[in-house]
Amino acid sequence: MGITKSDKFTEAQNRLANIAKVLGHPARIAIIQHLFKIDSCICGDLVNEIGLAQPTISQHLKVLKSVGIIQGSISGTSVCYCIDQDEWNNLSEIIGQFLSQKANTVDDVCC
Amino acid sequence: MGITKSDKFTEAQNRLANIAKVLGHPARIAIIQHLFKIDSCICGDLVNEIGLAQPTISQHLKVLKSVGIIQGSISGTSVCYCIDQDEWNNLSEIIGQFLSQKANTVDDVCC
DNA sequence: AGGTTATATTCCAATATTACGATGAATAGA
DNA sequence: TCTATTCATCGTAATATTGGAATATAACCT
Repeated sequence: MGITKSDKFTEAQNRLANIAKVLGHPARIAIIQHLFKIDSCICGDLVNEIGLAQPTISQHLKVLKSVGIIQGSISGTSVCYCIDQDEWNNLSEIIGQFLSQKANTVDDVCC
Repeated sequence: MGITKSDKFTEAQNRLANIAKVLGHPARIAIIQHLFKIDSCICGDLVNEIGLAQPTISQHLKVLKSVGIIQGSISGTSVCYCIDQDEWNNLSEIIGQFLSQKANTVDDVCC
């Protein structure tokens, strides 16, 4: 595996795929849901909440940060994570537009 | 890597992540977009349309079929693929609901 | 400074994914 | 039947992802 031939696709296609890829892990879904649930931001409670080791959570947080979904702010020894609502709306728009596609099927030709 | 600890997450979380994962490759995004664009179904024109080898496309189609996004029907020596609009609406609903989450932030506590 | 706590990084094993050549199965047409 | 066409599957190389142990880093407190 491995090499995705990104150069064969458009910027938009790569971007969309990348966002989807980041969402493509249950731990990251769980982290996002938890951050939404707790209005206050969270730190390493996530490690307790989700049943994975601290380095693993840290890595998932990094991935989420890489597409801008979450933000972290340091407060003392702990880091407070939360959803970046603006960025979330942004991504939501991109994905939503993709999802709202409809077949302009006059008649189904075969399926 | 490798083992995703699916048992640590809910059914819904795993399902959502799985859908996202399937969408997490530009080739599959491109395939979906092309199938939407051409109202009539498509066969191995996809191989020409997208610049990847036939086995590779075939593999991506299989992944897309695995979550029910597309259907294929045989006509002669060629196979006709198209979006399963019902299933698409279904997935769209699931993802859309996830995306529409809002922070119930009264005040931002830290970020 | 020394100790504690919280988080990030590094490293590695296990596994998954991507891409494609080679091969196989099915069908249409000569 | 023979051949060409179309697609799926197998096998394999290259690469990516996950998970966690070990370790580093940073901030706080005494």
